[in-house]
Amino acid sequence: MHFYLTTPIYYVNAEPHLGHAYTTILADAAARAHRLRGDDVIFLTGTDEHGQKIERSARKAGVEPRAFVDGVAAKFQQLFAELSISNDDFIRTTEARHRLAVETIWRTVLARGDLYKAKYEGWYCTTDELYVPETQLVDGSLCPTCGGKVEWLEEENYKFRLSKYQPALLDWYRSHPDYVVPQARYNEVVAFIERGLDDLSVSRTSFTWGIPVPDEPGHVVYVWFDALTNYLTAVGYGDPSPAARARFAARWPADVHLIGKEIVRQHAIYWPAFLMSAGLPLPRRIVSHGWWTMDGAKMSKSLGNVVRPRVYVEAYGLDAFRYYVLREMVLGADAAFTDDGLHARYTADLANDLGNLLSRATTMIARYCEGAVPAAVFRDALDVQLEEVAGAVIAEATEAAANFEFSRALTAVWRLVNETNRYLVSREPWAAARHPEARPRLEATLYHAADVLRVIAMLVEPVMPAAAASMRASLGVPLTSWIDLRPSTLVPGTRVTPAPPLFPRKDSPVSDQSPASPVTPQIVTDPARDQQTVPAQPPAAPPVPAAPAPVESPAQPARIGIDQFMNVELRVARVLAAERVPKSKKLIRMTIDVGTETRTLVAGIAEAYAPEALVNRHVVIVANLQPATLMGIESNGMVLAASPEGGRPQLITFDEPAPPPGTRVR
RNA sequence: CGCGGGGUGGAGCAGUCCGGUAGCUCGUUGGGCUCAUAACCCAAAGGUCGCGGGUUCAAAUCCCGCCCCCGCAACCA
Repeated sequence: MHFYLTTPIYYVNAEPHLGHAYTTILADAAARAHRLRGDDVIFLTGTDEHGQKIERSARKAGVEPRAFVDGVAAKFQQLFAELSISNDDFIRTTEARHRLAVETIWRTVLARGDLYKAKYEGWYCTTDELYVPETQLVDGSLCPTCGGKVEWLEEENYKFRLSKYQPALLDWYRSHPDYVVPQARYNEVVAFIERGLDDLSVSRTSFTWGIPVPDEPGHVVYVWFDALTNYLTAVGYGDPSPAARARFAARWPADVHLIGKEIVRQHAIYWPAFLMSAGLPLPRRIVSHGWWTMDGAKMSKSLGNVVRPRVYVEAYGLDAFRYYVLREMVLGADAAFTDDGLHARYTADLANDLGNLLSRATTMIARYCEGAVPAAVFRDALDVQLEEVAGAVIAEATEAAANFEFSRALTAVWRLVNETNRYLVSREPWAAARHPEARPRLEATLYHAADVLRVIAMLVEPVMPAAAASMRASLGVPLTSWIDLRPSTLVPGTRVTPAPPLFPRKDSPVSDQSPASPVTPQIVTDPARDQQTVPAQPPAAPPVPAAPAPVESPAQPARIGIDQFMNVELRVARVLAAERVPKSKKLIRMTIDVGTETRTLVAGIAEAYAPEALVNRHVVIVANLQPATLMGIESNGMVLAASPEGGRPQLITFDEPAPPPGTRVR
């Protein structure tokens, strides 16, 4: 069976982090599982490289967009190599083959009458590359999604008749209740369609870093229309050669688009509509996973809590990292990534349960059976039970793995690990070894222990390929398919070698924030650094050793002249009234007396001061600051406070009696 | 009424769609074993499944209402 699986293509404006790593590892494990089931798998991942944001980042970094995206794409490829990702193709939207595909689908959709030109004006968020309806603006000028400033843009672009496909999409969803998993996401999609769909703007004239609209100078294809098409490109769409046409016919539609829950709408609504318009079959299923949280916060680079996979891979090994993320996150739900959690899973599941089981079993076979798997002649209820558990676990784990439910799959496998440890204790082969008459029992016990370990090695193969290989090496068995994976098929006489600890115990948890791995967030998020990286590698490149992040010395702070300082007008002010700004976490609105006048000002000190405690206090303010609007309130000035990193601000205070309001501070 | 997630033994979670003896991991206590990475195995203690109402023979699960926590968003001028 064909199985065509995709990850999202990753936007190259950011350093790859845990989120990218997770999605790709999940897809990789599923791809490996399907290969073991005998499927003919195409596993696609890649990078999304167009758009105004990238154009701007490149400019900011002082390089051409092309060089910029080459650098970041290479980082993704390097990370995936380090994570043993077995993708069959790595697509970049800046490749010629993709341009061809986008042009082809564009022309097809145009011929279908689903594209029309319209003058468009409105507030545009360059961060999200979206027009924001006026009603959704925050404070009149900020994007509700990212908080960035929006700009007023007028342009004539092409729009796609998304509204036309509303009925067809609804029909599709009603007849495909399992189309989007988990269910909650499916419900969201249907609700969104029912609310009504607006036509979608699909070209831009405000920038040039994109695929040109065919026969329409000045227009480039809008980022989602461009990006989503990658799933077609990779299987030959747009390539007129007979071979490519045949390939496309055989490979499309995709079996699964694996995505994160933040891009469900694009994949579950826009994309099917584009495909319907182009007369192409829809992908078979959309699987959406949840988010990793760190201390309860969604991981994001702006919060500085991005987990760098590399730190953990180096500390625990790649297999343990893959095991942890796949075991910990229930498909579709959010999960917390914690140092303690990873360490606990490593110690309990990998070192104690599995690794130790392999050690004890192989050691006994070496010691009591001269390193050859004995035959199982003796047989009682315990053997039957172990076989039954093994059979049930094989069924559940292989099915769950094929459905991306690795948490469930691994839970099942560990049922078998635990069952085997129990089996050994019940059978006490070490005691049997002291009694020649118990020999048949001992042999049967060690046979089954080795046999079940073989099964376990096969079942963890998609998740932990290296550990599985090392288990097989120790047990002397080859890699086989899942199709005929059955208990008690190990051949007696197979040579077994005592295994060194598969997962050596570690003393204490490793942290991404630990001193051993200095973190300089500015550097990580600085796009300028992204272009000074290794050249792009071909997709199938062998793993590259991790390169330590270069550490830049902090720039010497420039000194300023006294004149410059005097430009800042610091004055004493007395607080007349203070109150919390409703719905805000940090803001206090206060009325202050600055000597010559009273004014309103907003200060971000609510976490440290109660409004009542501020009244009549004397504070230092910057008096000549431009007004700013915060949560809809105009603030005239800024209260000075010491602001420790991560701590609570502390106001500057005066000796009693405090100087009168209006006094200049310098 | 901004959007979203959640409240299940000490901790972290599954189970909730498709009602039917409340489960897993870790931790705690006691015991067993000595093959094994001081690992493994057994047993015990520990839960009003956030609260209130409703439906039902039966509710963690379905319906209604409420409370609380967290994230996103807004914010440190």
